[in-house]
Order: sequence, then C-alpha cells, then structure tokens
Amino acid sequence: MPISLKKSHRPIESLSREAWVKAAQALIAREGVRAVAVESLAQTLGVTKGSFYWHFDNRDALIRAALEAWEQDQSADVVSRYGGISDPRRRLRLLLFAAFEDQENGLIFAALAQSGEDPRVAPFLQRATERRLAFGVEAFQALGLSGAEARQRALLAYAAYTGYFQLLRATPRVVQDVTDLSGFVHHLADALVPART
Amino acid sequence: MPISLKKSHRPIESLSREAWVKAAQALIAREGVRAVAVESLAQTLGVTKGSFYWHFDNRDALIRAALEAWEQDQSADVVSRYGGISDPRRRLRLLLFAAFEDQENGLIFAALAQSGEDPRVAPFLQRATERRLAFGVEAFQALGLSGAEARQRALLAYAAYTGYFQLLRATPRVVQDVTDLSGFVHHLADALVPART
DNA sequence: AATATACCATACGCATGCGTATTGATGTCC
DNA sequence: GGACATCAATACGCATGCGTATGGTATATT
Repeated sequence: MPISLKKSHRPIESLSREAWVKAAQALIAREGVRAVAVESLAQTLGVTKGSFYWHFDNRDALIRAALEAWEQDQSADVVSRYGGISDPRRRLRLLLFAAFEDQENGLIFAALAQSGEDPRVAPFLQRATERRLAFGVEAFQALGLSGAEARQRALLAYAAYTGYFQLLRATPRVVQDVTDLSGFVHHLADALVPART
Repeated sequence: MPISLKKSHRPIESLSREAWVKAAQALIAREGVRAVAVESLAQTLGVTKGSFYWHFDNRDALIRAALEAWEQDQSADVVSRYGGISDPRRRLRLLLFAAFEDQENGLIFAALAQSGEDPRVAPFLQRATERRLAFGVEAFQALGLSGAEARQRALLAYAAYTGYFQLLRATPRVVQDVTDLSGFVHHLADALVPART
C-alpha cells in the first residue's frame, strides 16, 4: 500500500496540459482563434511541437479544450451571481453595473465574438449569448413586462453591453473620452428599468 | 485626330481592377480580412494569380484599395445624410431609425469591426468610429446637453448600434426572436432623446 | 539493475499561400 | 504588318504551419 501514491504518475491532468490551454486562451483573447498556432505557442512555452502532440491530438483539440474551459467557469459569469436577489428591479440594476464593471469578462467575450465566424467558436458563443439574454428576459418579465417587451429590453441592454466592449476593444482611445462610465451605465439603467412596478 | 479615342487604352482604372476590389470587399464582409487570399480570389474571378499581380503590387495593396474604396463612399453613410435637418431632436431620432434600418451598412461595419485587430483595418475603423461618434456628440449637444453628457449618450447610442449588428452577425437566430425592431429602436430613442428642450 | 512510463526534441512530409519570372495571347497605333 | 501595351497562364522559389515518426532522457516501479 503506497502512501505517497502517484505524485506525478496521475495528476489526473498532467499539469503541463493546463499550461497549453491557458496560453491558448490568452492568445484567443488577444488575437483571436486563428492566431492559435502550435509551433509559436510551443515557443512561448519554451518547448517544441513534440510536447504538444503528446498532450493533444491536434490543434482543434486544443481550441476545443480552451473554449470548454472557458465555458465551464461561466458559472462565475455575472448573470450567475445575481440570480439570488429577489427584488427584480434591484437585481437588474446590480446586474447591469456589475456587467459593465467586469472588464475582464467583457473583453474576453468581445474577443470571442470577434472570432465568432469560426465554426468551432460559434456554438459556444451561441450558448453564452442565449444564456445571458434569457436571464435578461426573465429579469424584465419579473418586472411585469410582457414577453415581447422583455425581449426587446434585454436585447437592448445586451447590445449596449456587447457593443461597449467591442468599442473598448477595437478603438479604446475613442471610448475613453467618456470618463464617467458609471454615469453612462446609470443612464442606461434608468432608461431600461421602469421607475415603478 | 482619333475620334474613338482610348477605349480600352486608358479607362483610367482598368475595369478588372475594380472587380478585384469588389470581390475583396465582399470577402472581407463575409469572412474577414484574413480570408482575403489572392489565389482563391483569382479562382472565383475565373483567372489566375498572373492577372492579380499585374493589377496590384501585392496582397496588402488589394486590402488597402478595398478599405479605401469603402471609406470613400462613407459619404453615403447614414450620418452624412442627416446633417441637414435643423431640428436636433428630429435629426437624432431620424438618424437612429435610419441607422438601424440600414442593415447593409450595419453588417459591413460589424464585419470590419471583427477584423479590427488587423493593423491594416484599425485606422479605418478608428476614423469611422470617431466620425460617427463626433456626429452623435454634436447632435446631443445641439439638444442642449453638456459635452460630457452628450459624449455619454452618443457612446450609449453607438454601443447599442454596433452591439446590435454584432449580435445580428454572430448569432442571428437569437436576435431574431425580437420581432419588433422598430419598437426596439423606439424605446432606445425615447430613452436617449429628452422629451423637451 | 531493468523495464516502463511520461515528457520532449529532432527531423521529415505535405499543403497552403505569397511573390517572381517567363511566356503567350490579344489587341492598338504607326 | 510590325511594335508596343495590356492582360493572363504557367512554373518556380520560399515561408509557414499542421501532423507524424522516431529517438532521447528522467523518473518510477519492481
């Protein structure tokens, strides 16, 4: 009965594989899916292709792994953190502010949308978009709006959200002329969330 | 004294060059800048590379030509068609409706934003974004808003605009659940344009 | 000590895609 | 009809990037 059992024999996921996935994610976030090249990635990791093809079957497997890992901790996504708030008005406003404040997540999503034409990315993007919009629709319905109206506002809110980060990503200089972001979001929230039940 | 002078000698721009540019634009709009490959383009045009390198110095020249041609008839862009309207409220609302209705232009712009990481595209995108935002800021200022507030609203409007078309491009199925687009824009306009002077 | 496993390097084949060089066909002008 | 310009086909060199094959080294197990 070995006590110090399987230290490096089965770390279940051999550590270095994680490094590949993370590097791929970083590259996707910065330059899009098409920039994921195994040889250049290997160089930044200080190894060669020989390593890569031991950990992964091929390039697609790496991209898939990166996207799946990204989708997994979507549980940490903003929409998941505000399901518990009961007052629908409060929930919506908090959600809006939190969404615009989480630049990390917003920019990653914008980067992914940028690679949205890629057939590997499309389904992930689709699912995430549906999930987020559905959350918005529910929240607006909980506010007393009809289904059609709730869909309208959710789309409006989400378009503003995704458009903002797209602009921030593509032309940051232009966006940063708007110094008061909270005022920006405040106005959006006031416009979308009715003043009274 | 030749009467039928210079029919094909100097059409000033040798006709076929236009074809290359248009094909490149179509490809950029559909699949992004990186998809512009001279050999595949040549095939779709029914010729070979030999032709291309007579019309253009290299691939970059084609991309530049396509982007410049696109920027040229930005004079046909929505913002240029509504400068004449004197009533600022009316001007803004018309502009908003026209912008969301012109799907052609909106989708092309979304496609370009998708290739915004490309150093060739970036300056064009930057200029267009600045132009459009500046127009919005002016319009909101004409409405009596302060500079800071005008910038906020212009950014909000433009984020919603660009975000909408990004969503329409990336995940059309999800967006088309919102059947009443005019209601969508109507709400946006009401939210952004103050009711009274 | 011997063998097996995990990880990585090197070297190759192959496809794609850019750019060049050369040649050819079809006009236009004198 | 000969010279020149316009447009295009063919063939090549070269780089990048994917995937494979094979061998090497370190650690672990027995």
